This record gives sequence, structure tokens and C-alpha cells, in this order.
Amino acid sequence: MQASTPTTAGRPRSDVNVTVFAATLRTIHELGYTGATMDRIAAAAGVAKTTLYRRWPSKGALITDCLLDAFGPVPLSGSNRNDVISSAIRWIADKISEPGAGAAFAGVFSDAINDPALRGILATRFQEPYRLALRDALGEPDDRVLLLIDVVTGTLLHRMGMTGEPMAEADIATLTDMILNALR
Amino acid sequence: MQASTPTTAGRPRSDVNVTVFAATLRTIHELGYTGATMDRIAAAAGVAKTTLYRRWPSKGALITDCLLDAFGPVPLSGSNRNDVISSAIRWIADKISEPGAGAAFAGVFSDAINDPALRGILATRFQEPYRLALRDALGEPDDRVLLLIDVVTGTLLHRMGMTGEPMAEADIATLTDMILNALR
DNA sequence: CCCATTACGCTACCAGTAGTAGCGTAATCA
DNA sequence: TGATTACGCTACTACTGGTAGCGTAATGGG
Repeated sequence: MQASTPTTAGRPRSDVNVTVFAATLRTIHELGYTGATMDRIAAAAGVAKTTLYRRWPSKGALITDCLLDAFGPVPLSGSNRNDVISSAIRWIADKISEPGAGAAFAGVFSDAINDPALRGILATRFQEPYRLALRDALGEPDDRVLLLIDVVTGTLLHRMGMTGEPMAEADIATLTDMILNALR
Repeated sequence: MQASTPTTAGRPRSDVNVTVFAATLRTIHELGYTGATMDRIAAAAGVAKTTLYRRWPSKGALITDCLLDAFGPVPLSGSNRNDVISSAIRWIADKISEPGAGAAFAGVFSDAINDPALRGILATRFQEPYRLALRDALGEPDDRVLLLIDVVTGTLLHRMGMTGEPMAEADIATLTDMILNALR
């Protein structure tokens, strides 16, 4: 019984996804989103560019998967609702602050604005799981959770984009208070 | 006494800036930010592409000026502080909702993330005037005003980018309440 | 052990984009 | 009239995301 791994025939894929993800974030960190071309990412990972396109349909898709791998599921720890929310905000702020992650996120987000296919990937694979997890954990209606995500992520990305640096601790605390008050 | 218009020699520039701005927003509205190439914008304005580059150093600079022209100064009307804030939020939400404006804003913003020159233009010519006007009108410290701008603009742009459509009225009201509570 | 199958690296290629150079010409002022 | 500046036009560069096709390397099954 190996239904989960259908044992495909032929040469198996080399196990380089983690290497590619690391190379992607590193390249973005060093050269920015637009400077991190697919050629350079492939070179940094020690892989042919065609291999990247055999696994991901586009640059945006690769970076979306890279962010999914880097972020993981949202931790919903905390005894009460306020703790859950504030720890989730702290978590995403930390993740966006990691080297390359903020620029990657902002870049793929901006590409998605005029690329419906990528917007679909981003909405389905990225936002949707977090939205559902938060909705179940918080018991808030859908539109409230969506607004929460817009406010937190939008604010963090806007600051990152305008200043080039992640948001300072004090501002994150203010933002958290603002949201806790609103959802009281 | 014509110190303000130094009467430069030679052929004067044709008065096409308003035409170019209109053509820019229209083209972005129809084709999106990336689809609105400089060639297409020039064609839509009935102008040579080289003329665009004689007046603006880059696509981002052109669109920044276009947005400045479309937005104008922030109206600081209202008898009390809450009125000022809520009307300012309503104003920027309306402006971002205008055809092409949201996509233009999000596009130039995203380009700026990895283009320090454009980020300087955007920060200096766009964010700075609004920041100063709001600071004087509200009497809040600098970091508070910056955070206010990040929250409002970031949220609106994130929604616009994720859904492709401007934020609904009810969510804008919720956002406004959240901010008024925080700045109480 | 051999063979179909799939993945890999490599090179070459395409289409499209921002931005530039240079030409002849048109409009303005002194 | 002449210097000066702007315009339209064509052609061009440099670069990017993405594709096609080749020979070759790993697998698993018969």
C-alpha cells in the first residue's frame, strides 16, 4: 500500500527542492526580487534553468512555493483569543522580516496584481489556508478574517516596500493593539 | 518680472501632459500595469515614446507624476480630528478606486521595492507631502502618522492586489473605526 | 540483463520590454 | 535670420521570462 507515492516510472527527480528554495531566498536577499532572475537562481542552486521550469510553471509559482516552505502553517497558540491573534501577528511579522522573505513576498504579490494565473496560485495556495485556519481558530466571520489579513499583511508589506526595512517592534505592538481593540 | 517662468529659449514644450496622464490611466485601466507599456501609452496619447522619456526619466516616474496629478492634495476638512481622519481615509479609498489608479499605485509601488531611485521619487514626491500635511493637521508624532499611512494605504492596496477590486464600503468603515479607536 | 520511461544539463532560441541614439524638421525668441 | 529647443520617427541595445530539442543519466519492470 503505497497510494501516497504512486511509484512513477523512470528516473526520479533529484532531491533539490530545499536547495532551490534556499538559493531563491538568498538570491532575492542579495539582488532583490527583479534582480533575482531565473538564470541566477538556477546558478545559485547549481541546477539548470530548465529544471526550474520543469517543476514550477513560472517564477511567481516558484517563489510562492518557496514562501510556503519558509513560512509553514500559522501557529495558533495561546489560551485566549487575544493571545492567538497577537502571536499570529508576531509570527507573520517575523517571517516577513527574514532575509529575502519580505522582498520575495512583496515581489510575488506585485507580480500577481496583473497576472490572474499567479493571483490564483497566491490566493489559493497561500492566503486560503491561513484564512481558513484563522477563521476556525477565532470564530470570526469570513469578511472579518479577510480584513484582518489585509490589514496586517498590507501594513507590513507597505512599510517594507516604502522603507526597504521591516517594521520596528514598537510599531508592530501598536498595530497589534489596534487590531485587538477592533476585534474586541 | 517672470521669475517663476524663466522664458526658456527655443521651441516650447507642447501642452500634452494632461493628455499623457489621461492616456496613462486609461491604458493601465484597460491593460493593467505591466500591459501598459511605454509604447502603448505613447500611442494612446498620440505622442512619440521618446517624448515621454524627454519628460520623465522612467516609467515609474511618469506614473508617479500621473498619480500626483490625479490625487491632488489631501483634503483636511472636518471640525474635529475624527472627521479629518475619516474623511481622509474615505478620500484615499475613493482615489484608489478610480479606474486605473489602484493598479497604477500598486504597480509603481511594487516596482519601487527593488528600484531605489524610484523609491526615492515615490517617498519624496508622493508620501512626504501627505505625511507632513497629516502631521500638521492631526498633531500626531511622526511615527504615528507614518504608521497611519502604512495601515490605510497598505490595507487598501493589499485588498486591491489580492482581489483585483477595490475594498467594499463596509470594510472601509470597519477600517476607519479601527484607526479612530487606536488614535483616540 | 535490457529496455521503456522519465529527469537532467546544455545550448540555442523567441517574444517582449525599458530605455537610448541620431536624424530631419517644426516652433519659438532675440 | 539664426540660435535654440522640442518633436516624431526609426533603429538599436541589453535584458528577461519562458520554450524547444538534443544527448545522457537514473530508475523500475520483464
